[in-house]
Amino acid sequence: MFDMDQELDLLASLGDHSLDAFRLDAQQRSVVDSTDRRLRVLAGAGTGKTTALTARVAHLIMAGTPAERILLLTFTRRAATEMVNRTYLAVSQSPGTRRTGRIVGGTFHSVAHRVLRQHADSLGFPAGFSVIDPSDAADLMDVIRDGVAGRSAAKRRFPRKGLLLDLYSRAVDTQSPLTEVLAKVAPWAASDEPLIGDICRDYVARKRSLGLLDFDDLLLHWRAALMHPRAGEALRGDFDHVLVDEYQDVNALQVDIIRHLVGPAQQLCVVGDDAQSIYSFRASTPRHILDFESDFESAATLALTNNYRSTKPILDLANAIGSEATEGFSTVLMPAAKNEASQRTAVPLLVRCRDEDDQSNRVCDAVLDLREAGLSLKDQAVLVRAAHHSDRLELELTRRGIPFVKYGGLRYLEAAHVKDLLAAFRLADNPRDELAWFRLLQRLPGVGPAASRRVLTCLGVDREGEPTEIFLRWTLAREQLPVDALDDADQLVKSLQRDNDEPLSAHAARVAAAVGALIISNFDDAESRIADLSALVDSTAGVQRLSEAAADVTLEPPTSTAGLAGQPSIDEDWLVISTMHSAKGLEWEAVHLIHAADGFIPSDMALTSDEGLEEERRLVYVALTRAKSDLSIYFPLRYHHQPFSHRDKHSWAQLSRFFTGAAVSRLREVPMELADARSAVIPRISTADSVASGLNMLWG
DNA sequence: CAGAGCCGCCTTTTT
DNA sequence: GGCGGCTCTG
Repeated sequence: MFDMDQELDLLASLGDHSLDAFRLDAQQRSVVDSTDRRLRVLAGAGTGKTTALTARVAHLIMAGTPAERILLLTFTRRAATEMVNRTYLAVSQSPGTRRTGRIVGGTFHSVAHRVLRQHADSLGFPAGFSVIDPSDAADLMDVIRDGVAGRSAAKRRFPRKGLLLDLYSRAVDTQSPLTEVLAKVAPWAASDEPLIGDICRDYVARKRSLGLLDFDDLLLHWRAALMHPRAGEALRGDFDHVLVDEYQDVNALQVDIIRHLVGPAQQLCVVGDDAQSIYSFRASTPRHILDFESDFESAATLALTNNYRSTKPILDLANAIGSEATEGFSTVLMPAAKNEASQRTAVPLLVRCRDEDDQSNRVCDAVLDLREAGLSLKDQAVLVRAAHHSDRLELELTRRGIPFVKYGGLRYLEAAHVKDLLAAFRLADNPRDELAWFRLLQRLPGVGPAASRRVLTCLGVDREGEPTEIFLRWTLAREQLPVDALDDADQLVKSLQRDNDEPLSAHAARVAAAVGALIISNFDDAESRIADLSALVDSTAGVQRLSEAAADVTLEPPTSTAGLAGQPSIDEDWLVISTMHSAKGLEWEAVHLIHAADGFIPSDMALTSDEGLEEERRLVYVALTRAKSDLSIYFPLRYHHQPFSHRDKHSWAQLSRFFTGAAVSRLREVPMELADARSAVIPRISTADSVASGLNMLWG
């Protein structure tokens, strides 16, 4: 979620931004003006979808709709913030518009979370419920798997926790029976369906008795509230307008929520592009945007077709790759007449590289060359299929002192110390949270899974009665711990209980101090980790409960991590490295797409099905259409099997299958540089032995 | 001999 | 960071 008032003050001083400032074309204007009660906008890449949606919201407010009666559902917090800011910019510049409340905006999950917190009492929730992330959910699955399938699972191939969670989640998100999901995702396990069904049932029951909600639960409970005759009426009554961005990435459950969110009194407007549907692993499918008119009665459709972003050669390449898709890609991207960028006609490059190191060098060279030519680092991005694909490049960027910021990858929430503090925040509000206990107890010296389990049994986390009684049982439970662990353990448990009249921020700091003590004894690099903890403590400003702060971070972790070349400060310039997924909705003057080798793009993990391959194609399409004027595709010819060692085992790569003859003919090939002054080709060798033997002479 | 802890292996995308 | 397999320890 975000705070609009702050932004408003910040932005109010900037230039003329009435609706005219959006400079809408005729198609965009009709999106703004449409009074259709169910409206679908099909908007190709770079056609000003965000502009049109933002202008529509601004228009609604200027026409008298109170801002707080508008719900804007987006795919990321970043997108929501950007649109809300732009809306307010326009509205605040419009004379005579009464300042009203705040637009309600965010992701499906964060809005659901907000609704559930607000109405926890009425909906029968414990007020301090825990929101668990998929890795916690998988751990819970693992416990249940042991309980239900136990010995029989050990003897044969039985789905592991990750797959079990995937099966469960997919059934929920697609609203289809387990049998179907199983047949599609893991046919080899079909005969175990009864057992897997039991595990799913147990999983649901266990979450309930422990006061845990997973990501799917947030949506399920929001929908259940909406489907209730009276509660639903009340919740719908909060809004006059519902707008949904990136509609190609919704799943069946989300469509269902929207269906129950809009009654006769609400207007609905969805925007998206089926050619950019790239989240099928989260159970989305382009079918929902394609079927909008049959899902919603008397729906109308508008299209945005003028591309304002990219030059013609870039669009030609994207169109060439899209045209070979087995379905979809019905619209061909055309540069808009008034597109200034289209005056430039630099042809996209295909840069053949010897190997990964050569690729890193060439990207750095190109980035710096473009910078000399007038593009700042911020005008450029390096896109990768998987977050770790930029590892080698990051080293070279650091070596050359080029600052960068990385988008995508889940590293922040995977960091042990972050998880530890979030677990403690959850526990402070919800002592039933067995997963949080289990995690924190094992940070204690000499304590592993077995001792933790004994403590949990004594605590009786799922016993009937008041949750706070669990803390009363601590004096008994602590007996299960080794003596060395008792001090830290007592300290932790004491910190979890909030003192009378203690301000929330003080409590948060106390919890962080107790967790910090555990971090210091568990990690060498405790210093930087402790710094993260105080940042998390700061994030409790403005919430009512620690579990709420933990949930906010879990649902909306920081989108970027600063690079090794130093924390770029706000006025500095930096290069963006992003996964192709996280690049959706963004644009840069120059885009460098690296690792365009088959197996990387498309990812060989995606090749188990035809749909998987087609989604990879859409992903490439998304990546290419991010570029405004300069686009380079890098293809390393040779991959070393152990890139961080000196060994020379390698294999030869093939150019990504998406770059077929037709596509390559749209590219200017940059030949491999066999040798030059900067990077002469020498065989990969180990100099360690000769150095060592040379030095040995010195020791006599 | 149960259980903690360590070493070496691998790692798609994210609400 | 997680996992399987191994070793060390009480």
